[in-house]
Amino acid sequence: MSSQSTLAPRVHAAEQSLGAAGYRLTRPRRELLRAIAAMPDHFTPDELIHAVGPAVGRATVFRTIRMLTERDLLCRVRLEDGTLAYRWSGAGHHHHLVCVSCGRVDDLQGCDIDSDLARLAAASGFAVDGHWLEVYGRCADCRAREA
Amino acid sequence: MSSQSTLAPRVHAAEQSLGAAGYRLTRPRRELLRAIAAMPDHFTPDELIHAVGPAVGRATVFRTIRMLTERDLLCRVRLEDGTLAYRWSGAGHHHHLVCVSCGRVDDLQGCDIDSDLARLAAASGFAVDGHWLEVYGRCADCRAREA
DNA sequence: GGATTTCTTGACACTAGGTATCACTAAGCT
DNA sequence: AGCTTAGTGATACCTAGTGTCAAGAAATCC
Repeated sequence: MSSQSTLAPRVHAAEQSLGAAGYRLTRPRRELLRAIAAMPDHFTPDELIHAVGPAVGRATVFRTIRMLTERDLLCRVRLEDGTLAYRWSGAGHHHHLVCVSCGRVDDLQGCDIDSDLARLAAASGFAVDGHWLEVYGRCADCRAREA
Repeated sequence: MSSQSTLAPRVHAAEQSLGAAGYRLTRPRRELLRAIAAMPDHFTPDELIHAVGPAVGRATVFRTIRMLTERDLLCRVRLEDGTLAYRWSGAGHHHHLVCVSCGRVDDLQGCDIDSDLARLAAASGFAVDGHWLEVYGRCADCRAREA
């Protein structure tokens, strides 16, 4: 009777993925996946806690976020003020464009700075393992609105 | 009688800078600058609190770190585990190379990704304001030691 | 279908990192 | 030396997140 998979193909896919990996599909996990799917784009743990309400304990929300992040179903976004938010993760390594005006987040497509970084780091004798990059700016809508 | 400016030209410069900007040179601020200068390279607020001991209150340590960061005398380093550390800041915008093995931090010289970012972001309609980049890897010493 | 096993949960206490309040202190000016 | 105001420290508080553990519920086995 509920909205099944009408609004949430990602929820279904995530449940499949977790089930296949040996995780139990518990009521709190299902509710959290639904709540995440209903979030605007990215969310903080606190927002998710309020979204699911008292039906799911606080610790479980954090545990589930961590688990989903480790399984690459979610990715972290570091907002400009330093707080951590989460959003559905498409693929592997990628970066984010964060609009400082409306908060919207887009994936940054086509970034390939690894080779540049490796070259620059070599000047200091470093071998690069990884990097963390977030880009802040203003999205097309906000620029149009403010112009 | 104390070690005056023998070990700490940066301390002296920082005191000048603060004084010129209208900040009072209080005992806690002097002690904190000395303690920071005696830190290995980068430090967490907690390490600094312990370094100065009970002579300076916890709130004052955080306030002073924030003030020095706003004045660009310190810069933030986001370590791989997400914790924030601080170190003397040389110039304006720059990035860090963090050794994941020994924790050492170097400034990344010559990074100029702004134009690349601006071009990539434009594909999503974003105008880039700024970015945050930290690079993780292993320094020459650690690689030599582990080889 | 029912018992079993093991994963998961929720409540709670706790930690780390940082901020707000506010009476009191002391820097710097004159 | 006295005044004014910035700065301090104690304390309480806050956010974000983790560790513990008894109780509950998936999935499996029979």
